Amino acid sequence: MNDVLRLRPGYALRRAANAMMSELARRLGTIDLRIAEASVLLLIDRREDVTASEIGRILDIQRANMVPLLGRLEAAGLIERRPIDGKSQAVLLTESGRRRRAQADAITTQFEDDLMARIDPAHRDHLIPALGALWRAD
Amino acid sequence: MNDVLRLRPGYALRRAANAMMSELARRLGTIDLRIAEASVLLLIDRREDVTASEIGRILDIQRANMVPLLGRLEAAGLIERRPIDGKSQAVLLTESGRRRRAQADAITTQFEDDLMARIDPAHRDHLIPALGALWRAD
DNA sequence: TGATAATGTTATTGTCAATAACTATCCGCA
DNA sequence: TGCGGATAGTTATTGACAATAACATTATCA
Repeated sequence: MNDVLRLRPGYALRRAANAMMSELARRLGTIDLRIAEASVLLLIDRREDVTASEIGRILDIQRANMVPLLGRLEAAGLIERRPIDGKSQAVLLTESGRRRRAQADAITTQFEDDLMARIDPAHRDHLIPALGALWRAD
Repeated sequence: MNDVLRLRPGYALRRAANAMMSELARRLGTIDLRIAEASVLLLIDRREDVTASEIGRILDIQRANMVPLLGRLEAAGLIERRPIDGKSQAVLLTESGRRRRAQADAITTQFEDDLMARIDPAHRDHLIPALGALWRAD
């Protein structure tokens, strides 16, 4: 590979994220979940009365993009919506959603163990702090 | 932010890459380049007779997706194509392409300096090796 | 020479993300 | 209490990057 790009942190970050996403998408595909869907399921476990907007704020997903996402989860019978007031609605897991969430949890946990195992122990513990600084700095 | 996701390396990687890409896209937008376009320009500098397929292999861009990408660069007058034989074509920078490449180089270099500056020095030097292990392990 | 591989292309699809515009509802405060 | 501004949910559209399948043409090499 060309040195012009190999050593650039931005490029390395992009490539690593792409490789990670495509492998994670493959694994989550076995339980019929997209990555964004799985992150919603993982988030709303044991939280009662989380609204769609709130999920979006936490995961940085635009309100507008939550609509089809939650629509798919609801169509798959994984979540239910219950009106809180005239304006907001709670999103909660169905029984089937809880089972699926457990599967997604197992898959992602295993996946991330596999990820970390590929990194030299000398570098391993620095990854999350370094990424955190990039992510939360704006 | 919720601990369920904050500490997951896959999620942190995805979020960091998203934040990075959106800021980089903004900066490259000032010289009318997309990220993928800039990486092509950065790659083909001073390489004569690189074919489209070869660029795609190095950058992991499908042959099919190189077509519109190079088409845009050519329409913008940044590259030229010259037939090597009946089947392959060399991609080379025009004079205007060389100037644009220099701008892109300056922007990305500055950008990545800014990125690295945000990371605690204790973690900084571990980022590229760690990302490299994730990217090149498949 | 003749099968096989490689190149460039068209067309289509998928995933995630961003923006604008709209309706309806809630909430704080004068 | 009523009003204005903020908030929730929605529709529709767009953009960037990536993946797949199919095809015609040309090169390669056994």
